[in-house]
Formats: sequence, structure tokens, C-alpha cells
Amino acid sequence: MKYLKTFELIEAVVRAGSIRKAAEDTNLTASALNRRIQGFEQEFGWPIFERLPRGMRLNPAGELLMQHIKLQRNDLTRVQSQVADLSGQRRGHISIACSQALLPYFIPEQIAFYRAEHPGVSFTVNVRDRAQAEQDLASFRSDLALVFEPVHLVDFEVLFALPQPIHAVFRSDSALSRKTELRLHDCLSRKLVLPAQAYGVRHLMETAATRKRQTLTPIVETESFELIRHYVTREDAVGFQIPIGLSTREQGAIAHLPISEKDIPVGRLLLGQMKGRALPVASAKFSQQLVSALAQLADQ
Amino acid sequence: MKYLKTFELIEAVVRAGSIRKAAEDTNLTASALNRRIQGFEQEFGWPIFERLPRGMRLNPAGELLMQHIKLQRNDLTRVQSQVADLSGQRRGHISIACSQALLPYFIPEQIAFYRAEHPGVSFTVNVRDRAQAEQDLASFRSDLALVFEPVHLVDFEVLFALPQPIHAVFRSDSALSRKTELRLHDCLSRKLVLPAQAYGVRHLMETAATRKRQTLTPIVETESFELIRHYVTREDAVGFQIPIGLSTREQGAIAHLPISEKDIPVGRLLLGQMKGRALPVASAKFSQQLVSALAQLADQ
DNA sequence: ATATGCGCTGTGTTTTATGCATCGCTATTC
DNA sequence: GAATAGCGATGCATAAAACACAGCGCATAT
Repeated sequence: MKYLKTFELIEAVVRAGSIRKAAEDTNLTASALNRRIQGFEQEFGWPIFERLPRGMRLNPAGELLMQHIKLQRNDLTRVQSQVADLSGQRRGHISIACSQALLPYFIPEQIAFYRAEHPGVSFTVNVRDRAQAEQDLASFRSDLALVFEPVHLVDFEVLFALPQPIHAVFRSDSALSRKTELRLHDCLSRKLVLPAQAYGVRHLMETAATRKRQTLTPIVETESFELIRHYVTREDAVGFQIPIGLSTREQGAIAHLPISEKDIPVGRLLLGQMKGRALPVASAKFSQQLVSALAQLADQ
Repeated sequence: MKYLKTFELIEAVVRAGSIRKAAEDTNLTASALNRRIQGFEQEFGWPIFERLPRGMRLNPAGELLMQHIKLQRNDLTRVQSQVADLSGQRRGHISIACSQALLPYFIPEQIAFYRAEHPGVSFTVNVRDRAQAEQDLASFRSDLALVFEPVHLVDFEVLFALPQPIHAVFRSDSALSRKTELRLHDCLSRKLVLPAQAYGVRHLMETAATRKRQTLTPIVETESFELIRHYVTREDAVGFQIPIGLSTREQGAIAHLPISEKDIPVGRLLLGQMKGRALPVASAKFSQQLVSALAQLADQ
């Protein structure tokens, strides 16, 4: 959109930090870019940049304006998406911030299912921990977030909450396989493979361990859920994960069992969006699909 | 703002109903205007107008776009207002849709009080009945609405609700002056001066009368609350109004008394804004002042 | 002291937007 | 049923806006 050009240029200057660098990025000369900024500031009524000896930085007025620009552009894409929808075309793009546990089974299945009906829709899937996911929503980098036990919950509008007990993951020939119910102390005496501190699973486990006056001392700590699943096949260790990231059918080498709720409270996998935001049509439809899929899981 | 020019032109075409008429209004030639519309439609991706033999009309896509334009412009003025505020200037404009009862005392006093502190702020006061007031909010023609017993209450976010019993208004030498508590049947036998059907006072009275198997047959029915107040000085009749529109101190010729709650339920004077809308700074501050003023009235 | 990078401005050039005249179309009017 | 009036669209010349280039003054970094 041409009439948004000025906004894009302003953003380019914000990113680059100086007019001259931004001019290179935008294939303009510094003078032309400079004039557009000055022209806009005059129309707007106030300067939006601080002029520093080393470049430009947004002043408070500029910060407010940037907020408006993002909201504005987002609303326009929503309108375009709605128009596309009423024109019979179901096109669009959906960007999701989700936690690792969704990657192996849930998200691929859901995207494939949606695209089977709406091939014109494309997806961006960003792996984010629970804190980053909220930032992604707030900055409009993602339309939807699907995270386990998010942190702040400001600006996060919950569309669905799926209870998820923490499961222990171990090799099928482990002694744990013979149990029917798993208690925390069954695991703590064994070799632990744990996700990093930032993750919800770890947070719930730390809380539970502290309550029992115990500490968690993993032999492997990792940010990769995939590593956790695979490591336990190599050594008789115990990993931990939420069931949505684990295959329902027993998979040869790997087995898993839920840990009793008496020891670790059931966590919540939350589907959410930016509070108060009107999602584009495609994202809204997809979120409805996700809600019904999650509801089905909850009923099982 | 220059970059909003295209939007203004689109609105001009919508208003005028044809490019040629809109071209006159905007001091452009029809060809230039035509090209801008076409250019925008191409950028936007879809036509936003239906081409009829007699002119142009918005199509559904255009309706959606207009909604976006209004929201967009409104948000920009909010940002500008916020910037003005953080620049130390308290400038701005506040538009209020309110019912007639507020005109004689409440609104003038409140505006004067606010302007005493913020002389840079100007006001528009539109007299609207309870249905129109909501439309004004929804179309951004007004920032705030102050109405008695509104009708729909969709998109209407209540900021404060002030209970208001209906008062009978009569000349001081009327027989009613000797009463301490007034019942509905004291009034119905007398000559009635009533507001028109659209008004909340009338609506409450009609409901009360119907419940008592009675009908209201006014000798004068009017849209003007001022007329009601003045007419009762000319003839020994009874008018009806809410107390916020009546002077607290007895005013020579006119007296008023509340009608018992047993007969007519207490109505609500509601201060509200468009649901979910972020008001400009000046309007937000003024609404806070109104809330505290109304709260003070409620405590009495 | 020198060099570098910055925002800003004067001047000529290129791109864009506008004005004018005109076409083809459709519904109304006589 | 022909004439007419009003409409949106389009080709072309022109006016206006945006742009590139070169260079200035200034503050920091080397």
C-alpha cells in the first residue's frame, strides 16, 4: 500500500537507527528519506525522533505513534482478510508462536488438516518459550500462541485451556514400565533429563520438588524436547514432558506414564491471542479449529 | 494529514454518491478523483465501490474498509491528543451526546469547570435521544454520551450510572405543593404535560401507568423539556422530569417533588462511551470529572 | 588535529498527480 | 423511439511533488 509508505520508512529509520542506513535499506537517498520524515513530523505536529550525533531515536511521541502504526496495519490486514473471505477466496497467512511440545504431532496435524480445506492459507510457526510467546502476540509477530503455563498473562486472552499432567518418559525396558501409577519419588532417585528453567514443565517440577524439600539435579539439562525423548533410549534415565508432545501409541523404545497429581499439579496448555485484537479471518477460523481439537483431547 | 487524503476522498465519494459530485466538493476534477479511487482499489486488491449508472455506492468490501478508516482516524487523533498531553499542552476537543435534561444546569457547569483548568479544550454538545446517542458513539461522532435509560446498550460501555427518580413539576401554588410524598395517582387526575414517546421519562411513566391499568392522556406533549418546565407556570398542570434537570433551590414559580418509587421505578442516568474505544486524553479526563461529579450527586 | 558519520539543505531531474477534452454507456425524458 | 443528461473511464499535456546528487556544518571518535 503506497499510502503506508511513510510509515514503512519511519519503521526503517527506527530499525536502522539512522537516516543514512535506513536510506540504503529502502533504496532511497538520505536526503529524500530525511525530507519525508521531516514532512511527516510537520503534519503530525510534533517531532517523533530525537536527533543524536550518531543517528535518530524515537522520542516518547514516536513510541506512541509506532504503537498506532502497528495497530493500524494490523487492522488493515484484518479488513483485507475479511474482504478476501467474503469474496469466496479463503487466502491468508497465519503465524503461530508455540511451545516445542506441539511440534512433533499436534501442530503438523492441525496445519495439514486446515490446509487440506484451505490450500490458499500459509503458515509461520515460531518456537517460543512461554515468556517470548506473549511478547510475540503483543508485537503482532504472531496471531496465536499455544503455550504451556504462560508467565504473565497480561494482554493474553485465553481461547482454550487444556489440562496436561506431566508425564515421565523412559525406555520401555525400564523398571518404571511395570508401574501403573507413577509418583514423583519413583523418578527423583533415578537419572533425570530435564528441560531448561525457562520451560513450564521444569517450573512445575521445581515447585513440586521444593515442596517435598528436594532438589532436582539432572544429568542432562536441555532446551530441546526432542533431545529429552531420544536421550532416554540411550541410557536408563527419566525425561519429562506433557502428553500432547508424546505419541499415544507406544513407540517401541519409548514409554511414558503420567506422574500422580498428588505430587505435581496438572499444568495448563493455553491457546491464546492478543487481548482485544480482532484476528484476520484465516487466523480466527484456525483458532476455532484448534479449540475444537483441544476440546476433543480434553474429553478423552 | 496528507497520507489520509485518499481516505477523505473515498468518504467524499460515499457522501456525494458519485465521483463528479464529490469532485466538486473536493476541488478536484472528476478524472483525478476517479484515478485515485481506481488506484486505491488496485492497491487494496478489490473494488470497494459498485459502479451504477447513476453513480457509485459502497460494496460490502467498501463497508468494511470504511469501518477501518473511521477507527484508524480516531486512533490517530487519540495518539495526537496523548502526544499533546505529554508535551504539557492540554489541547483537544470533546464532543458529547446528551439528553436535554442535562442542558440547563449540569453540562454547562461541568464544561465551565473543566475549561477553567484547561482553556485549550473546546466542546461540542449534541442533544440526542437515547437511541441516537448510541449511534453517535458507534460512528465516533461523539466521545461520550450522557443519557437517561438508554435503549440497546450494545457497544455502550457504562462509565457511571446515577439513579434518578422521576419528579413531578408544577407551579408553586398548586395543591401538590402541600404534599410531602407524591404518588402517581395524585398526578394522573390532573392535567399532564409529558415528554414525547422517545424519551426515557415517558417510557418509565407509560410502563407504570399500564401496570396500574391506566393510560396517559397529556394536554401537551412535547420534545422540549424546557417547554414542560415553563408551561406549568401558565396553567395548573403537572410536568415530569428527572431532578438533574431541575434546580435544587426552589425557584419562585416552579416546584417539584419526586414520585414515590412504589409507583415508578427509579431510572438510571448513564454516562458511557463506545465499548472498547480508547478515548483521546481530553475526553478521558473530562469523563473522569463527570464520574466524580455524578458520584457526588449519588451520595446526596 | 584529523577523520568519520550524522542530519540537513540547495539545485536540477524524474516521477507522480492533476486538468482538460472526449468516449461509451445507461436510464430518463419528451 | 430518438434525444438527452448524467455517469465512469481514458488519452494526453501540464503542473506539482518526490527524488538524486553534491555539499555544508556539527559532534564525536581516533
